[in-house]
Amino acid sequence: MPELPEVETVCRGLAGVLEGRRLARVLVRRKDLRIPFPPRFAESLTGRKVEKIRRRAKYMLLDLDDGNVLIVHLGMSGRMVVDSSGAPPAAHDHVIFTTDLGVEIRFNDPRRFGLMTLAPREGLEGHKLFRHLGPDPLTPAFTPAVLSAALKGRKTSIKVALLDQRIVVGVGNIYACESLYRAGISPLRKAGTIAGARAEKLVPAIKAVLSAAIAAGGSSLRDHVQPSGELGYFQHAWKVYGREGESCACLESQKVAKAGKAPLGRKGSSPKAAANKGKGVVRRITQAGRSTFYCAGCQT
DNA sequence: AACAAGACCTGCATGC
DNA sequence: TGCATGCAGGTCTTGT
Repeated sequence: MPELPEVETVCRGLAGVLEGRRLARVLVRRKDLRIPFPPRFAESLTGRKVEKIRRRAKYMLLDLDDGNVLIVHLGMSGRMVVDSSGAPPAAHDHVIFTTDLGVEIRFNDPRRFGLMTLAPREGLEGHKLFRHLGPDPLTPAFTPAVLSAALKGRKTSIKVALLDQRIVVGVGNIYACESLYRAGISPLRKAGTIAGARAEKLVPAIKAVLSAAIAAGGSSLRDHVQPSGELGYFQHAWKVYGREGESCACLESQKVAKAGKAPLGRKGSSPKAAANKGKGVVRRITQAGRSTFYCAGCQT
């Protein structure tokens, strides 16, 4: 489920039920998530008050009243489900928190790529999970100059580079595709060529796509992303992701432009037209083992 | 150093 | 119906 907008949405949803609350009970039902739990994890958390919920990259950070931070990553399939009904645990409910008001927050993660651990708030930026991370795209620290400096000399594709959390955090497979589409940049382009005008387009495109997704409550695929159970609806705003074979908006505008000029009728298709065949249709390719969706007509 | 490929794990849709 | 295959929102490790 989670790229930056989904994690942000989950943080905001959980703030209402967790901030200022004490954890009355913590139950670990399955210990083998991506990394081992620290020793006495449940005991350390029990009785602690959650002061604040923050996000760093795709991690959720719960500041506790003992100076520690509960770090949560949702992996590919993780969810935080709020339940006040006392229903029995579902399959893949690996950790269940119960607040002092009796509300349950269940960490559910079928694939178990997620993780949960504890670390001191002091010096958190130097933690193994965080020290290599690049700038958060929604902060002023993420500028075209910063991005092009990070990409300088890199021969990998811009799509693959955007997924590299050392370059910029929070952008996953969906929003990398959507950002490149919005910026009119081909996912195949070498990362090192993103500078100047291209960086000036890409950085605002990333910020705009992520902000719009947050405003929509994230994208819901198979799961609902909000702890309230509400669905995010940004998936309806995707322009290329998951749209292989569909025509891009640029196709219509091309036709309109052509109709306006309408040169003397020329039969058959010119070599140029043949080369352009299918260019206004969304393609799917594989890069670094992941699907990339783009329009070869308007992304160069 | 930078990069590609493989690994981790489960569920679901598809096609035979 | 059953079975095999491929695919899915992310990172981490290994080997070149």
